[in-house]
Amino acid sequence: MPELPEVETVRRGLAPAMEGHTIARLELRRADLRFPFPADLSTAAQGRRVVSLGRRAKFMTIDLDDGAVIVCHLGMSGSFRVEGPDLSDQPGDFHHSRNKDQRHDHVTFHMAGRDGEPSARIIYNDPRRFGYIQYVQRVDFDTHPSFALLGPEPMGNALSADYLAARFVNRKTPIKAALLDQRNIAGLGNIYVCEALWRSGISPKRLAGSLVTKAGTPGMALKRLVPAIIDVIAEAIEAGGSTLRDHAQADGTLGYFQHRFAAYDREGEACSQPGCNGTIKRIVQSGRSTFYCPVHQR
DNA sequence: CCGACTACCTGCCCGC
DNA sequence: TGCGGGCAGGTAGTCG
Repeated sequence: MPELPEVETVRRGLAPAMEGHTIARLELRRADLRFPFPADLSTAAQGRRVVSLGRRAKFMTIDLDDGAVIVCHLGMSGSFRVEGPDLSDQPGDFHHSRNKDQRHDHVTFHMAGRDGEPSARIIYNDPRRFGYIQYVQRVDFDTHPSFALLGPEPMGNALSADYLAARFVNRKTPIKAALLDQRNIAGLGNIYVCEALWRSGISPKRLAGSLVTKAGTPGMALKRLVPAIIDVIAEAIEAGGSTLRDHAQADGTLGYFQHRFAAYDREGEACSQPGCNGTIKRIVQSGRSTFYCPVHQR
C-alpha cells in the first residue's frame, strides 16, 4: 500500500501520539525486517523525546531531541497503529486491531507524556517484512547514501517540466519505469504512476526521451504530466486524511485508505475519461502490472 | 552505463 | 475443503 500519500497519511495520524512525547521504550520483537535493525537502536531511542515527525518521499522520519532520526520505510505491507495506553485491558476492546495479524507486530514504540506516564503504543505491523528502519543523524540525512540520490518531492518546488526534461532526455526506458525510479522523482509507486499517466494521456510504453523536444525542452505531454502528478498526489493525501479520521476512530489502524482509482486495478472496465470509449488494459512492464487506456493514452 | 529480471516474504484469491 | 499458482502498494542486487 504505501506510496507517498499513504506515508504522509500515516505521518499525520501518528503525530498527535508521538510529537512532544518521549519514547519510554522501543520494543523490537525480532532481529530484523528487510535488513537488521540498527545496532543499539532501542538503547539510542530510549528516553528520547520526539521533536517532530516528517517525511521524505516514502520514508517517515522521527526526529529525536538529540539530533538523531529514526527513518522508517513501510515496504509493501507495513502499517502503523496506535493503541493504548491501557485499552487492551478493557473487555470487548474495539480498539484492538481486528484486521492485523499480531504475529506480524514487529516493533512497538512505548510512548510517555510529559508527566512520564504511558501515553500510547505505536505498533508497526508488516507481514511481508519488506520494510526497514534506519538510524541516522539529522545533519547527515541529505548526504546519507540511502537518501542522497532521491529525486524531488512531487509536491515540492523542485519538480518542474524543465527538470524532468533534463532527466528524461535521450532515455530509452518507458516513461512508466522512469517515473517509478526514485532518483527521477521520489515518492511515486505503481498506483500513482498509472494514475498520473492516465490523467495526462500518456502511454506508459512511451519512451521517456520521447517526451522531450529536440531542443531539450519539455514536450506538450510532459507539460501535462507535471500537474497530473501533483494533482493526483494532492487528492490522495486529502482522501487519505479524511479516511484516516474515520479509521482512527474505528480501530486505530492508520494508512489504509480506500480510493477509487481511474486506471489502477480496473482491467476490462470502460475508461472514465470524458469522451473516451476505450477499455482499461493490463500489461506487464519490468515485471509489474500497468493499467492504462490504449485509446486516449498515446 | 543502462535496462530488465530476480529475490526477498506472507497472505489472499482463484480455479481445479 | 484442500492445494497449487499467480499476484500484491517496494527496492536492492545481479546479469547481460
